[in-house]
Amino acid sequence: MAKKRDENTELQILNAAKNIFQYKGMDGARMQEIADLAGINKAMLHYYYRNKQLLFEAVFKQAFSTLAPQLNLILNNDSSIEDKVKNFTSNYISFVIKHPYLPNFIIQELNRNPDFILKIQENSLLLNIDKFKKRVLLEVNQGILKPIKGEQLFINILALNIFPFVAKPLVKAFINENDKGFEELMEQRKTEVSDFIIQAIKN
Amino acid sequence: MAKKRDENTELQILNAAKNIFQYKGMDGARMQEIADLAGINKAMLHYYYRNKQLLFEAVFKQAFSTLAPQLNLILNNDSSIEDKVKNFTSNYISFVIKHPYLPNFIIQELNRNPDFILKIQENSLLLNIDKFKKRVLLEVNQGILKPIKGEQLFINILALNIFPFVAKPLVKAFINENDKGFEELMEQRKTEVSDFIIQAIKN
DNA sequence: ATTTAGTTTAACCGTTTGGTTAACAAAAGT
DNA sequence: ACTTTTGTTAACCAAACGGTTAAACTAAAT
Repeated sequence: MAKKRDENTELQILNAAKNIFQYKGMDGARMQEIADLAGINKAMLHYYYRNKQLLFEAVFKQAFSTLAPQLNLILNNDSSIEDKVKNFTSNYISFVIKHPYLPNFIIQELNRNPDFILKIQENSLLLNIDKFKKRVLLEVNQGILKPIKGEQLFINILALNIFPFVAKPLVKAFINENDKGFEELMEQRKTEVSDFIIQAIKN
Repeated sequence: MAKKRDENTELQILNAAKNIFQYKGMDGARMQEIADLAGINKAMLHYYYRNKQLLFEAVFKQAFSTLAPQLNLILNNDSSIEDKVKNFTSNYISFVIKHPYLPNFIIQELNRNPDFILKIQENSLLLNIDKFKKRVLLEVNQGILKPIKGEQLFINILALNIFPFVAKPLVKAFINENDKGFEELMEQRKTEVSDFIIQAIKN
């Protein structure tokens, strides 16, 4: 069991690295731990990815490419703002339940090293808000929406959807709920949040 | 040049530790780095705080006690929901500009070790949402507010205020602004966010 | 059958890390 | 005056860490 243009090992490594890095972060992760989880020798990590930094970047890029399509649900389709909000909100919450560590991981590591965002943007995953801003301006002028800047609305949408998951331990402490209670609360938010936003902006 | 009933050294250590830990997190911080910043020998860290973990906990507790009064602006005063929202929003944004790493630090480390919240709650810093919930229910019944659960409203208020700072690098990448542009946007939010919330909930 | 090239491993290496120790210096206590 | 206690330092230590090496192994090409 050894030789054959083996993309399998490389993928096993990336998967193990994804688990460890997303759970413990760059600084908290240990190469040995990743190797153990992948069930291979530590030297293989370096054989395929040279060093910890590059392995980490591979994980980070993949994580970001998983998240990006979710955000493009708001930014780059042609529906109305109301539809964008409804669509994104219900979608995103389902998404996070599938990938619990992902939003936190991205935010945490982006704070540790803000330059990563540049490497991402080079890599053709451009996240551009212009189209969204034009649509907001249009609907404001048409009287559909109350006056609001596109940037602020976009930040608000992200905040209401992403924050509760990023700050989960804090929220749980306040709400005084167990995991099940927290998830029920999040389930409610699939409609609650979009109603909240739409009430805030619609004329 | 050595001896004198010195509470000064202990405080210098805590201050240096605060800077390093809040900026780099538990895993990323180095004891030597903290000692260097405090301008003392590394052994002193252990003399006063025994080990890294305890030094970290001292920093974390202090950080949390700095944040808690801000949150009590919503939870434990007798004003109307509208006043709570206006008050907290303008206050909090000024607060974060003074303590840029603080919210991020707390959220990040609480995710790394959710049990910290227990140590905090033992320590008499109870953060209880009950009073807030009662007030929301009251104003809903009086017809001042649209129907909304206290928990959800509280999460929304936190989210809209805290998120943009926690996700600063991400937001900056979207908005395509430099630091100055970001701060202007946050300055706008002092009123923008409370208007947004009030429009969403008021009858 | 032998070479060749890619894959995998055990052992190793230098450095960094959190933590300890022993000696020392200045107050405080007697 | 002396002893004891407290604060401080330089030197040290074992363990953990990221990374390397050289050799073994495997399957395909010649």
